[in-house]
Amino acid sequence: MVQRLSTLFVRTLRDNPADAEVPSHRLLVRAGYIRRAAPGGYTWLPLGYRVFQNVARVIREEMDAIGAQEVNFPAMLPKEPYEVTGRWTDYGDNLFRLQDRRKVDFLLGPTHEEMFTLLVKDLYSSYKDLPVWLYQIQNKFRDEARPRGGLLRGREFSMKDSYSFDLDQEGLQRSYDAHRNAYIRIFERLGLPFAIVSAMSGAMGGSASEEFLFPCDIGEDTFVQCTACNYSANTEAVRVGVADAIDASSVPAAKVVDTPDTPTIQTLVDLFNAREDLQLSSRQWTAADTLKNVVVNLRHPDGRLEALAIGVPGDREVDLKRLEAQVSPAEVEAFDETHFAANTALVKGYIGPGVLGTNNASGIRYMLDPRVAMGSAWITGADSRGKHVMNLVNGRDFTADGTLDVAEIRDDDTCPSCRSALTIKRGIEIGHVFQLGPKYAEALGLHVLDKNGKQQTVTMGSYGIGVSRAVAAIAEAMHDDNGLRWPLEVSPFDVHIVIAGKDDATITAAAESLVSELESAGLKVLLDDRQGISPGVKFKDAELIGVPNIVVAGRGVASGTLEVRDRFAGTAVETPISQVGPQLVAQVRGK
RNA sequence: CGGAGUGUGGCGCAGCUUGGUAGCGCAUCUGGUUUGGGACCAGAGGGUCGCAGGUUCGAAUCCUGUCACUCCGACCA
Repeated sequence: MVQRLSTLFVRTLRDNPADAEVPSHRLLVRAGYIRRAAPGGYTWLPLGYRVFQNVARVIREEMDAIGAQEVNFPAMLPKEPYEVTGRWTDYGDNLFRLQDRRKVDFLLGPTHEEMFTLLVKDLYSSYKDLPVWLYQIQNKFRDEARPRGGLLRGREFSMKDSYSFDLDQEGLQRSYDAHRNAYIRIFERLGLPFAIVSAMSGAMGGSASEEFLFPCDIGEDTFVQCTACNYSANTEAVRVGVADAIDASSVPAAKVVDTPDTPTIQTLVDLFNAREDLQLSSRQWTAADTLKNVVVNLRHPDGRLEALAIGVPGDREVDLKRLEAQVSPAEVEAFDETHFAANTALVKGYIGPGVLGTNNASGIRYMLDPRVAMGSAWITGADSRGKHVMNLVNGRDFTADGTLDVAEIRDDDTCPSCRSALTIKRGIEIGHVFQLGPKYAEALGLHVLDKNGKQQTVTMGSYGIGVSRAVAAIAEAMHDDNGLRWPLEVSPFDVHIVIAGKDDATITAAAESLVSELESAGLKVLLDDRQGISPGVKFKDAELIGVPNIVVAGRGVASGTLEVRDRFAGTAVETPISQVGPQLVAQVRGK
């Protein structure tokens, strides 16, 4: 097919829109792919919608290839199934809710586990029917506190969500692997670099879960990769190994030290380094020699409030995201002045293991960072104003209630798998695969009869790809200073032909002739046939729009050539007119 | 939800301090010249200045409230 730029519904912008910060957002608006229609909601213009459809097509082809079947649910859903699973309340403010004229509650689907579960329950009741894999490509609604980055985080966005239904864990593992492999093929075809990282299952419930992240500085997810082995995980999911026990037989007895005016770890360390009787002979004291005890409140789902103390090396902070992921479904709240006042064993600023622990004065559960080895000696609070204690040995002088791995992860931390160094990166989540297990099937009563005629609860997986987000991610990954650049697989057109130079019948004829040739070969062609537009404008627009193959029909026509440009390679080659068509057809078909 | 900033034709901005009825660039339309890297000349259309209230003879401008957007943080399969 051919689309003429003179009639294409588009207007490219010379200036960046003021409200767009990230490159993909700026370029998609400037090049006329999308327009903002509502906070967190975007309209697809013809160019953008073609890319969107191409991404969706790739996803469909790969989902169909593994035997998944496409269905489509309404976006407006009844409240009841979500009440049964608890997500009507668990989703909180992020759920768009509405009522009909009779004041009956509905919601706009944020994800469809409940509906798919009920659909399978509706139709199937035998183990012979399993496994079954269903998917849809549909708009999802989430009332995000802060939509951002255009298509990257919207409140209405397109997602491919699929769900697997199996009789047992082995089946679920096969379904999970099939989806995981399909996702690898999908992102490879889309040309998106990705990392597969271990993840927390979070509000979705279930056990195993991995995220597909497109590594990118503007990404909102932080993950670690091992520099040596293939370990890779979301920072929330990183598990540090418990440190090996240390021989503490040479550590002197614990000693309480007067440490006035040491409100911070740094001032405490400075004091130890300044006092001759406390100095170390071989090195300086550092924050890593101190044990910092952080107290927080946990709000349990039943409303109960529980104080929790966490001991971490003084050179590390407690990472709230990691903490919340570990204590979920409980939520973390501040332990403020009133709570300190209520527990007289706690001396703010000087809290130490002496009072922490369920069997000690404060009665507060005390968890240690796994880096705090058995037998290691620490400087820490002495539970008395202006006093710290040194040479306090874990296991000899104090005992914690257990370990809790919630300290911040840093560059060069040790890989839990091979003990090499980790690096920290940021990424955009473009896919997520979950083993949900029986959670939803149990809640909604999805059972099938097994070989023995006994009822079995079905076990489920759920698998998502953000379709609109993938469009933005590709733009983010591929663009250059001049504009967008689309891989052929998703490009709105295969070839962008520019008629340049003076209006000239032979130039126009050469361009039109190439259009016919490419069109009859089945290629999708964009022809810049606009009159009275200077060549510079057309070149800029072509680069902005980002079709990978650009052909310029201009001054070379007189000598029998067209200029063939490669948007990715940045090359421009004068090519004999008769060769241009066959060359492009071969290139596009060989994609 | 906390902090900061911004709302003026389709897009980017000026005007606001010191109140007098809206301007520039891009885009659009007409005519002409131009045509290989965001052309030029002449002319034209398009905005009751986010919204509501107030002060004033008079408000884009001052006051109050409110809404929206952007950024940072919190939150978020």
